[in-house]
Amino acid sequence: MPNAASVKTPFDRDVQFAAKKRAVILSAASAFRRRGYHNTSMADIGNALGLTKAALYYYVRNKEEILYESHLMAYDSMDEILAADQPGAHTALDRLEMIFRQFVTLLTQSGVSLLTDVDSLSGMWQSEILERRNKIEKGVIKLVEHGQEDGSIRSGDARLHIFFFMGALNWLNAWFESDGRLEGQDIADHFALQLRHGIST
Amino acid sequence: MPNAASVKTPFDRDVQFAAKKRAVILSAASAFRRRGYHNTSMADIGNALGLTKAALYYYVRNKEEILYESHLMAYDSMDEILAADQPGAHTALDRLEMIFRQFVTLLTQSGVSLLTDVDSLSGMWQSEILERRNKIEKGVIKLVEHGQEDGSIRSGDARLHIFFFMGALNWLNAWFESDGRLEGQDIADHFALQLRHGIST
DNA sequence: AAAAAATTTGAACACAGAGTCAAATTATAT
DNA sequence: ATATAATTTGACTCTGTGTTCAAATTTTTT
Repeated sequence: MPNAASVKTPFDRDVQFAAKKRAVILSAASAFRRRGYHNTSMADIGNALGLTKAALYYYVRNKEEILYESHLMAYDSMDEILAADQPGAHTALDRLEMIFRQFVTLLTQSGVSLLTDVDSLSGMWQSEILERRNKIEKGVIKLVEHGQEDGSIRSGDARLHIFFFMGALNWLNAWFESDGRLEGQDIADHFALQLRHGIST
Repeated sequence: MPNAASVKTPFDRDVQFAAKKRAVILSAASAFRRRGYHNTSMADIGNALGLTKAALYYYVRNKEEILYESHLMAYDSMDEILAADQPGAHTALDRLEMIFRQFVTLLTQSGVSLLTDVDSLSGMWQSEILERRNKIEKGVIKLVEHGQEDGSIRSGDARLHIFFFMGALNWLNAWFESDGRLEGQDIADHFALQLRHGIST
């Protein structure tokens, strides 16, 4: 049995550290989304949190790690959404709609950002991120193919079906919140409608 | 009447200069599209044309001007496409489909690239580019509204209708030509189908 | 062939911004 | 209170890359 003394504080510490690190990543990701990775300096990222750029290096190895973790955060969330999907009573189209609704909600309501600047990652990091993105695309494509089998989704190149909606998803970053008139929910609704009309039989 | 002597050579010169400058912009734009603005150095741009980075400054004031002109080139082409559209026998939906077909062709066949890195432009240049983009969006949105009046396009927020397809257009940059299996024409067809199904009545 | 104009270059400069680190500050434990 | 550990900082270095420019090279003109 673990003795209480060794658990109480050090564990707290780690949690606090992780929470602060997460705050750094999220704040930075938001700046990256708005201004771009290279137009955001470490000083900018620090200032947004009331810190010096030097302080950031207590939480993070380098700037690239921040970009890497930003990507990870988004793909982790998307993985969760995909993992929650179950082949139950619904058609594949219904499931797909639900998934994309959640994607839109994720990107408009939570602070999570879907970034495009993957070329600024080097070597192993870039390939890992590309793999993650690929994995998600593959999952969604598979669902489209199921839909074409169960008759809920019209035929056609499944990749093209999906790339189209992925585009819309990424494009969210460029204009959402620059147009205050629209709420995340409205966009999710529109997205769902477009999906249904666009690829249902 | 213009005397022949003052016209023959100097004019030729200007044309050649303009052609070379255009080649610089186009080549750079292609690199920007693939690797991103900040991941492309002046040396890269020069080398792609068999030049030194210093030589570029004979054609261009600075790197930012290249980005600026890259944007302009795309928006000029899109303006032309929009200007060629005439309210004739076709429904607004038909005309919209035609326009987006041409947009896709422009971005996949000609060397023209639609770039996203507008935050790297400063001051007047950035606002001019944003205006140009806005103007194009406005034109397309107007056409959507016509379509809603002539009954060819279903009701709903016209801006949302369009932003959706603009997203797909921009997303082309991210994956087209990384997937050699698809031709520009296939994509245009798919795009058109998606548009019809997505927003027609 | 010589002169003039156009084009390209190598070498240097300028500077923003990433990264480092010993020391200062703040929080926690004894 | 004191000691220890955690966090933050100021000041510094270092590197990549955009930019400049006088000189070299190439092209065009006479």
